[in-house]
Amino acid sequence: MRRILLRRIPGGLVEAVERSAGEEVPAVVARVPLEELPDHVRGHEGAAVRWVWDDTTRWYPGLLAAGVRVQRCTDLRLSHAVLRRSPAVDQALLAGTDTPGWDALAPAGDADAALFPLADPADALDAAAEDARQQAALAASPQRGRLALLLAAESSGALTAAEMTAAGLPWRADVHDRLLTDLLGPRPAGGARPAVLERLAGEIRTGLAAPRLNPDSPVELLRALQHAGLPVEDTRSWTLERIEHPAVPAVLEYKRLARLLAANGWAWLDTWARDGRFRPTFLPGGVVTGRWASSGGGALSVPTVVRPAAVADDGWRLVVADVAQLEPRVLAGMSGDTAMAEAARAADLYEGMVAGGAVATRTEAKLGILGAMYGGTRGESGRMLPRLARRYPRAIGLVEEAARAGERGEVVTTLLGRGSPPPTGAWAQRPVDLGEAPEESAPRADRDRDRRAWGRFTRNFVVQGTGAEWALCWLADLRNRLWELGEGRLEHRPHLVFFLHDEVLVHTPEELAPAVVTAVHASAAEAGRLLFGSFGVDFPLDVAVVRSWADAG
DNA sequence: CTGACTTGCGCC
DNA sequence: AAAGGGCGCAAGTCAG
Repeated sequence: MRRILLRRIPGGLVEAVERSAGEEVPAVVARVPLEELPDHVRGHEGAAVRWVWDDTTRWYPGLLAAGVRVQRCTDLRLSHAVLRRSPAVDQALLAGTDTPGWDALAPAGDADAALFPLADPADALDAAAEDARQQAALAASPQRGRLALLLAAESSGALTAAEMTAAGLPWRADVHDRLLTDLLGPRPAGGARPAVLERLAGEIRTGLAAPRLNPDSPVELLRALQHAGLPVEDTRSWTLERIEHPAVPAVLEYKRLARLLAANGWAWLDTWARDGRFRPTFLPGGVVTGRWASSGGGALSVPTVVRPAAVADDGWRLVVADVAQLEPRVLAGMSGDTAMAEAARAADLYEGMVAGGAVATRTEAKLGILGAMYGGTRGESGRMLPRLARRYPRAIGLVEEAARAGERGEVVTTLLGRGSPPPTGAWAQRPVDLGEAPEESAPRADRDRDRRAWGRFTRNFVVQGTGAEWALCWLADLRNRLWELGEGRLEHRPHLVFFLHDEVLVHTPEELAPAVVTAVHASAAEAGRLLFGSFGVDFPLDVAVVRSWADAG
């Protein structure tokens, strides 16, 4: 496999650098003007090549806009972040004069590009030197196999993220508008309150005897509720749901619709649904656990009520696939818990736990497992824990040990070796005090609470992070398979358009939908093999071929 | 007035 | 005895 490193050099040029076998120093193999880069890259894509660059967000959108798709890359920014946090990496091998620059390097946003086109901090960094350090650090790591897989998956995710933004999720503004009008009334002029909200506001004012109440103000609303004699300390929906009062249903309905208007109303449509596509920015590695973050339009929390507006183009379909109970299955695999893996053979893991005799009901199974993964021990989920621990000792033991490690201030890692951030709280700054004067008991209680909170974070980190790794492998393999299903430009073939932690949306010509369904399943199986080898854990998918996202599931 | 913080809620 | 993970976003709130 050729590894060709691209770097920007003064004069609007791009230099391609490659190290031949047996040579220490890489040689410049090409020097082209930026505008000729797409043709240059396209010319090499027929053969096996991995492009190495500082940051996918700085290279790939331009290539995609020119109609060039690449098979593989190494994203030095993302790889750097992983290696810097890995306990299995000798940090001395990563140290260089511009290491702080790599630490601080942020993905390029549109705003940055527009405002400071000439002052990109990435241009002060030596990508070839960083690549050499990363390769050396990786080669010397006892975990190089797993880390190499993680870096490849992370880099592939960076490509996928850019491709999904370029393609966009098909979005029908007319469908969305009709949906808003049905729920809220016609779009009002200016920033006025839609008719349905205005009517509900009136009902609330009457019901609470507060004629000038603005229901959008939590402070005013809380005062009005308390003045009406209701025993509430906040205005959250789940608080109000438990209150018997004639005005409460109107308040809840108002909050539900006001939320829709504010988050995914007409303003959202104007801003985010341009040219029939929703194009958020996906940020691989944007969450400490390795999950993706996003920016723009609240992409990772598109409410189900507006999903009817995500509609495939004419003659096309959406293939919507999600994994049932990803994280418990990942936990079974990473802990090597054969009993839990047995339960995971059921399409519904929780039913599998019931069948295995661990618990009596599906509800108990779900509560217990979620509690074990999140650190919830209150009520039902806490009562389930001892039974789960007896039945699934390795799985429960793994998350318990992650929690204890976090409480000790230690770093924990995912299966592929992503390290948790070191704790920063005051409690972690010195060893646990063995004895303290009584007057210091309050700060000590604070420290213990913070310590437990960090334990819950590390407990969840190992599972959420490994789940993110499974999903990355799934996505990467699926991306490869989809490319093989069609011809021509990326957006003329079946292609990924959305990714939501454990769910993918593929936009595909109708006649290729069955092949996409096959590919989605095959990739899930491959992801399981990549992470867990011969230790069999099933990752069953719910897959739907639909016109609209809302028709899935 | 702006900017930082809080509240509340959508998703996994 | 108590102990619920990770995000993004908009509007309200409040200090400077």
